[in-house]
Amino acid sequence: MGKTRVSIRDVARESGVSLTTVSLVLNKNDARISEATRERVLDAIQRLDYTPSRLARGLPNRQSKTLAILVPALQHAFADVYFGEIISGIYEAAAERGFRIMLEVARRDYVKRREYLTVLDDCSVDGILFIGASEEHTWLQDFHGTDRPLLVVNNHFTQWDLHRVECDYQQAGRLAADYLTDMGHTRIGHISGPIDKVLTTADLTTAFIERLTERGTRLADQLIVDGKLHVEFGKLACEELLQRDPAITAIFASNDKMALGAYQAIREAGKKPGQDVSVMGCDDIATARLAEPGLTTISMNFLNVGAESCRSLLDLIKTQTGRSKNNAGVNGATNGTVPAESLRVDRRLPVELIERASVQRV
Amino acid sequence: MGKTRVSIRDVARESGVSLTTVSLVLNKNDARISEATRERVLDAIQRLDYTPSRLARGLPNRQSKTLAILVPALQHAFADVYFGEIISGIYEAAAERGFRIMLEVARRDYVKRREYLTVLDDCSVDGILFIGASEEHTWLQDFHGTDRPLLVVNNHFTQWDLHRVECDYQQAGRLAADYLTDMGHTRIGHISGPIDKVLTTADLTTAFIERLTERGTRLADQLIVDGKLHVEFGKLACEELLQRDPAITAIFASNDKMALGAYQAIREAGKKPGQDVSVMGCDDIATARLAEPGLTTISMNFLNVGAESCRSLLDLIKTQTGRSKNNAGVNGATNGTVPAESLRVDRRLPVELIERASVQRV
DNA sequence: ATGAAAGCGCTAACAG
DNA sequence: CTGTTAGCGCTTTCAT
Repeated sequence: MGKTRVSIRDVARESGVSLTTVSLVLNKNDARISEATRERVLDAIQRLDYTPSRLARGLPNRQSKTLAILVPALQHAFADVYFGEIISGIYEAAAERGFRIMLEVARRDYVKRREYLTVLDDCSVDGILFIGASEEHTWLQDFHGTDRPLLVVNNHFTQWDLHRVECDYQQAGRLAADYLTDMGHTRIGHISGPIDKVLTTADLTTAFIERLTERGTRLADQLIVDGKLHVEFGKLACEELLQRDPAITAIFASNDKMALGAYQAIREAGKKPGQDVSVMGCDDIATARLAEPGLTTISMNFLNVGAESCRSLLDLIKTQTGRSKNNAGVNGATNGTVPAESLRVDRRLPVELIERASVQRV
Repeated sequence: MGKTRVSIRDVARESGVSLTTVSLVLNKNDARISEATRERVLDAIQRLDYTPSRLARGLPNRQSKTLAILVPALQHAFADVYFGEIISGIYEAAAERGFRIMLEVARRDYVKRREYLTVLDDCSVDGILFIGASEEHTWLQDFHGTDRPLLVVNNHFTQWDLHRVECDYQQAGRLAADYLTDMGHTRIGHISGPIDKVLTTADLTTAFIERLTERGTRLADQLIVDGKLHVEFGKLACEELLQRDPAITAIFASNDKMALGAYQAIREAGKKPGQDVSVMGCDDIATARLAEPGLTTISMNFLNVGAESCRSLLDLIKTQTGRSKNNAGVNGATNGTVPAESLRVDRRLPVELIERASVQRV
């Protein structure tokens, strides 16, 4: 038992150089290190099987090389395909840059204690990615106008502008309207999300209706029902729709889960989804392809959304730490506000129509 | 910009005591701190809005107060209900004890680089919880016989004995056999999991068959089909079963997903699940309750499995760090093996029959 | 009951 | 190109 773990000091001794040198090659700031020394150090590292401590490494510049993924305290949050896919994307992009991922759930007392600030302050993480945000999360105002590195993934707000990366839901709405119109549908029902709470969903619905109007189809208010983004409620919503207008030929659901719920409702009404009633979804989750008939939908590429969100946040963090370094000595006093150079991340990612078998030409 | 973040030093000054004292009250080692001082310190902390750095805190004793959840690189791993539920349970138990959770995916090169050791060595995490293990993960032998804190959640191995916590799959098998028998079924089909790869699933199947035999029902080999734990394959397996013996009155699937797949197959065969053919599942995932008819199943309480796994690992870590401290000065040389006191965690958690509407009395 | 001092393992000025 | 040195913020003996 050689106790005391091998440290940078041992490597220095083993390779006959100083701590600094080892540290330098470790950090790839090797602009100045001679190739020979570099190799010698690398060799020693190998021989000693040395692993630099993340803790010690982070301490001097106060960064943990870790990001937090924050999700609301929904039941089974982690069991959700949507979250799952985004998380996978985040994980990948983070790993690419040597960052680790930490999980945090915004439970009631997590929010009350403002733990989302603590994790930042205690150097547990260098930034936060918030998935599943909605208008209800008013505590997010703690990030409004600050330079705290939080980025909202696939959502945005009316009141505060926070860093964000999201799918282009407006384009998605247009794509759906165009496609349905092109396929000859004019009698259409729409299963929306909770448009007052989730703004992306509002974008989708609005754009869908507008484009439909432009193309000469008016969507009656009563033919828009909230399906709460869930299968079960999607089914309910579809039943409602079918009852209000038994003659609709197509239904556009704001996500695939609700579209699949619609399948069920249509079947139970004794009709065939994708034949008697066309169905179009949005998201392109894995089951959309496996469903019978294959669900025509709009791919949001959530994996990519996660990855791009992560990259943006990482960039943000990098520029911020860079900036604060320069400022440190410069500003003496009255600089309490956010620096002018602080830019907001605000990206919209392209979406894509995926044509399968659930929409018939009429 | 008050730059330099408030540190323990500031708190000490503000409250007129020494660093040591502040540290002591922080760590609740306050056996010796007078109530008066304690309050004064706590007050200062409040006033200064002080948050101790996790990095600095961990450095001296090399612990991060963080656990890793490791999952295999399945597609959509994080989008899986099973994982999701366990993760939620882990999160809760970890939070209870002030631990954070880190996510790690065992991709090909993660394994090749033995990153699972690195995260431990570089003090990123104090322990690892591995979910979704199977016999194929041969690299787990790196943990066999060591005192590295890794615990296998809801799985075990033939070759290595690692710390583990799992549901009592044998009891589950017996419960299912008893129930089906009690309901009068003797012509039974079984959709198993990949029994050669996932041992828990083997336990389940074996116990099911044995108990069935004890109760006088022999399950023909040809009436056992592997459904790979997936909906789609479960459906396929059920079709197979229905073809091999159209007269079976009940089917027991090793998980709910496959049971739900069986529902589909039964329907497509023009029969009614839960009526013409009884179906029983295992796991009690959320959709089991929502299905039509409600699926009779065995609750494994995965949330609890996650939580208990986490607690066991945490205990393990605690006793280990405690022990290593004592040993540090004691053993001089020849002690290369695991200390005799090192106990294996090996727990089996109870399961429960959930009776709903999918099994008819015959 | 409290304080002084010595690290933990690394980074980053600043020298040379 | 490389070494010296001074921390980063906290824990932990060992004194008092």
